[in-house]
Amino acid sequence: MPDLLSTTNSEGTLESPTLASRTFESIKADIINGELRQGTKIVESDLALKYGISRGPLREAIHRLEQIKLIVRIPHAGSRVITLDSKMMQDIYVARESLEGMAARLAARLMPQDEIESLSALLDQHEAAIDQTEGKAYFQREGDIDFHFRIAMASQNQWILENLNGELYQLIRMCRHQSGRFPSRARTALEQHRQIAAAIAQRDEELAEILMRRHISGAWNIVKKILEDQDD
Amino acid sequence: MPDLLSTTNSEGTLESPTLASRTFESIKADIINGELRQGTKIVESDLALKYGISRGPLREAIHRLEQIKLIVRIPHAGSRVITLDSKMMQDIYVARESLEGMAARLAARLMPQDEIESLSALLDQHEAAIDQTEGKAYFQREGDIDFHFRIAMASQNQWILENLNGELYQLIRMCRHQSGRFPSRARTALEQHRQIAAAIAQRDEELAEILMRRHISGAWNIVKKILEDQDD
DNA sequence: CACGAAAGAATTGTTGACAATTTATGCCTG
DNA sequence: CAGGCATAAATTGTCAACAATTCTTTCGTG
Repeated sequence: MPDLLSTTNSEGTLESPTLASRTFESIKADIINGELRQGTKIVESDLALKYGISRGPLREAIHRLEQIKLIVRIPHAGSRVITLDSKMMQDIYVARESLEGMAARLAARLMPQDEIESLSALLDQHEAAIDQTEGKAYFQREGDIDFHFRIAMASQNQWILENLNGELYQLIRMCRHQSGRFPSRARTALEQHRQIAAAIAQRDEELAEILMRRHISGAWNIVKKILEDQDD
Repeated sequence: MPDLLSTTNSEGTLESPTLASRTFESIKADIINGELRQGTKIVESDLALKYGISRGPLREAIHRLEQIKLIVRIPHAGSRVITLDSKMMQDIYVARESLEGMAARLAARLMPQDEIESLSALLDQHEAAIDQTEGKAYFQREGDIDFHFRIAMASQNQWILENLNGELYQLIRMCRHQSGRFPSRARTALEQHRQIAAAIAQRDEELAEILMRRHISGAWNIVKKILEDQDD
């Protein structure tokens, strides 16, 4: 999953051109992988010290994190790491269902032939990976995101692409990462991915959208159950 | 169209609690109504002087404007007011079609009975307003947004609501405001609004979504034609 | 005359200090 | 002893100066 705004310095390491954006990435990672736990109070001076920078760029990073909804901020009162609840995740999955459904429709209309073939090849890779790692959930997840990212790209709709990548996928990653183990849905997911890819290859916009929506709606039903079980 | 984040001071005037957010609102308005024209270079020190504040809060305002895509910023190089082109507007209308279609579906499922009646009353008002003002486009537009806002509210989906209000509607407002006169589509729009409201009242999710998508897709076709004519 | 390099100007990024606001503490009063 | 008010501490918001980067202009050279 290529990052859309980043530069590469001479050593080949990824590096943003500004302190604020580097810090933004750091904190984002810390939140998603749970190092900064949900509901944690964000104290600017503390974090500035921790990351070894001044409060100025840190504030910018916080504002950007607020925009992608990883942080909630109340004027004069401070900010906290978001706490994911079932309602919020539902809202996110529903929005994603809508946008990715449209993305699949557009992909069926616009995706170049060679990219369609490349997409099919990607799914072959995934199948091989599933056979080998059998249960190693991490790669499955990244593979899943990879597939959805390609569809979003193929839609050629900048707004949809940015919102899926910038906001929705991040929150879903965070939810997955912090909700313990998921049942291995890899095989059924792969099957559905294949059907979607087939619909795109046949330029069947209607079917591509319907299948994508079902796929995501199905994923939500699984996640929902897990979240409900957790509350007990 | 109630503003979602604002406080009211003792004099009853609307006022944000922080300099940055007030400035954000000011600049946003200036961009949308064209006082700050498309492509204008934003120079922080100049604007800070103009608004009588320091560069700190101004920078925060700029960052927020960048997030809602009213400003484009390049690190170390500066920022400009966005320039709307046909492709971008298409992306926005397509995204809106997707999200508002879903919102209409959810509204058909979730909207309380009394709000449905209130929605119908709103449309009566609009009809009366159209008869009276006959061509005064401004009120039609605000009425239009009013209707769509209520649907978005009724969806009870926070993510969809925030993105429609915070970003998409703003850009559409800006496009409308700066693309000269539009042909009066008020009557056909009202008719379509009525059909959507009826579908919601009958709890027909499928129909509500389809009608909303057609409605927005139709609006885009009009706007598209106008934008194309402008380029000549 | 065109092209490129180097110095200067303009602009953004960053810092630390100060002001305003909120939250916490403790005292007083009923 | 409970509740509320005043004071103190902590935290966020704002400011102005400094550093780093980019854009512009000018000069030299082919």
